[in-house]
Amino acid sequence: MEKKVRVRFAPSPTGGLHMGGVRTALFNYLFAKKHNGDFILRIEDTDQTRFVEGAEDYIINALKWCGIEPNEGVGFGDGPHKPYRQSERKELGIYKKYTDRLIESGHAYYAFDTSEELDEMRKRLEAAKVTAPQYNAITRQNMRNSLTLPEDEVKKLLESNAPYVVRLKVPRNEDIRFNDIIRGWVTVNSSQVDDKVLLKSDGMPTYHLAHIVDDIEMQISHAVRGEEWLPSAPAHILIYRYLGLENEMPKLAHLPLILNPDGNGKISKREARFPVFPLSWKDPREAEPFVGYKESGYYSAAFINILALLGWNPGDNKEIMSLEEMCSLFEFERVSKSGAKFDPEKAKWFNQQYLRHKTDEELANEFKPTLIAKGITKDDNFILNFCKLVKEKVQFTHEFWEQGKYVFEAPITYDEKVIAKKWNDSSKDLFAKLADVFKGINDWNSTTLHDEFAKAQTSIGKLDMQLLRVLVTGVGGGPQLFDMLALIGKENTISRLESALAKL
RNA sequence: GGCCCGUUCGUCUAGGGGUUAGGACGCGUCCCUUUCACGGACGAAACACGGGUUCGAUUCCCGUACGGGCUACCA
Repeated sequence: MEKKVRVRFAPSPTGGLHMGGVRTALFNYLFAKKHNGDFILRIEDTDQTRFVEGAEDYIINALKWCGIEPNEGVGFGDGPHKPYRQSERKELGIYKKYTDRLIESGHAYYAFDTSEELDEMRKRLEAAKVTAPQYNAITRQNMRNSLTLPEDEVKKLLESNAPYVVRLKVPRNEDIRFNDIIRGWVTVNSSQVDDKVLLKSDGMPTYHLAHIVDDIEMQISHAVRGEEWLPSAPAHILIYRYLGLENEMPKLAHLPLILNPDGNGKISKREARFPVFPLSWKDPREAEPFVGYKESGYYSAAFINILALLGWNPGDNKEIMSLEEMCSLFEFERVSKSGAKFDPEKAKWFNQQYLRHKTDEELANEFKPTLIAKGITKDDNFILNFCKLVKEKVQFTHEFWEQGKYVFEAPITYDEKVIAKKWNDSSKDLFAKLADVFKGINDWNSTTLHDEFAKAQTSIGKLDMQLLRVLVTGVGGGPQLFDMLALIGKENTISRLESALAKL
């Protein structure tokens, strides 16, 4: 019988969770939901030197905003495998137990080398033109460890509390094969794997050991993580094997990376000209915060949708999908192997799609706070009509203002290009006459305006519509003109027209 | 440098031994429109290269090139 699907997202609290991390969490979530499994949040805080205040809360809040909430783990309620913070698990002696097992079976050993000694070794190897300097089956013979030191000296060192690490004893030359769900069979020779540190001198486990112990104890069925972990996977296989747990180890799935749009490499928060964090992130060590997707006006559903299609697709041409749809459609077989360059333009388009699916009421409610903040009071119906008119021009709610502020405020400047092109000697006279026509309109609505304008064309002469638009709104583009004028109102329209004519 | 992974329009991707190589973003043209959009139609645009295997390869295999990842007592 197949194991129950249990997956985990296991970030380290070393900073804000960026979009690559969110996507990893998302794929875990989708896979879990697809198979009625569990999705767990585990905090991998084994590096005390890199701990960043606020990072853990950020991770939790980001997952909440995205709507991909773990059903077990830090910030989401304890489950049967608590605690879910590795620093706390360490206090319970969980990891020590496993390293002891490894040492007893001869698959791990104590190493007493100082960082200076390690540096020296690397320099020595580099000088000798060794292509990959590493602590391994060969070099360990010249280092200070329980394999080279006499037994009683090791004992003495241990008893005297001399600092030590525990390293994995990786065989010199042995092919390690594993089947990745996304990539298929991968083979690496153990000569390429170094004797990984399992237990650090501060007593903390490294990622390599800790995630294995926890995945086993938490009964994780699939380890889904970024491609950057692929090179260390062979070492992980070895650890499972030496623990006698190879048959119980989770299946591995290494996700392709999200790459920079231009240039190359992983997305870097500093160089990106688009948001890289779901929520704004203020690193306590830095002066400036990074603006998030949320604060940039993205809907979380759109954000998640964008991320899902970076490296995965449902196989038909469907692009706009709810989280629920994605859950039912998701499978690793349809995850691509190659990295995906992020396209900020398409991301905006996604948000626009979601915006268009909103009702006018919803949009009006989203836009209202902007008006309130500007001290503008308009009744709900007016705002609703405004949104109805302007929505086809915007990709984000905050663009309503930029795109349509002239509905609320009279223009100060007039589009110079349009004026230069279309304003001529007779314009002033023509539009003054049009203003008179407008004054005579009692039923001020779009249809009437359209009809009266058409009539005016024959009685007054050729009137340029775009010019009229510029005179009233200041800009050359915008929603349907007569709808706009109807919204702006008779008095405002006429007074704006007249003040424009006075200025030009 | 070494090791690992990858490579279909500019980008995200579908496809897969015989296809006019499909869709989406972006771009362009046209239609609608007395303005501006939306919308619609159309268009330009890709199988990295070289060898095999095969009747036939973009698809399978091998090289090369290119890209990415890793190369810590970081995850």
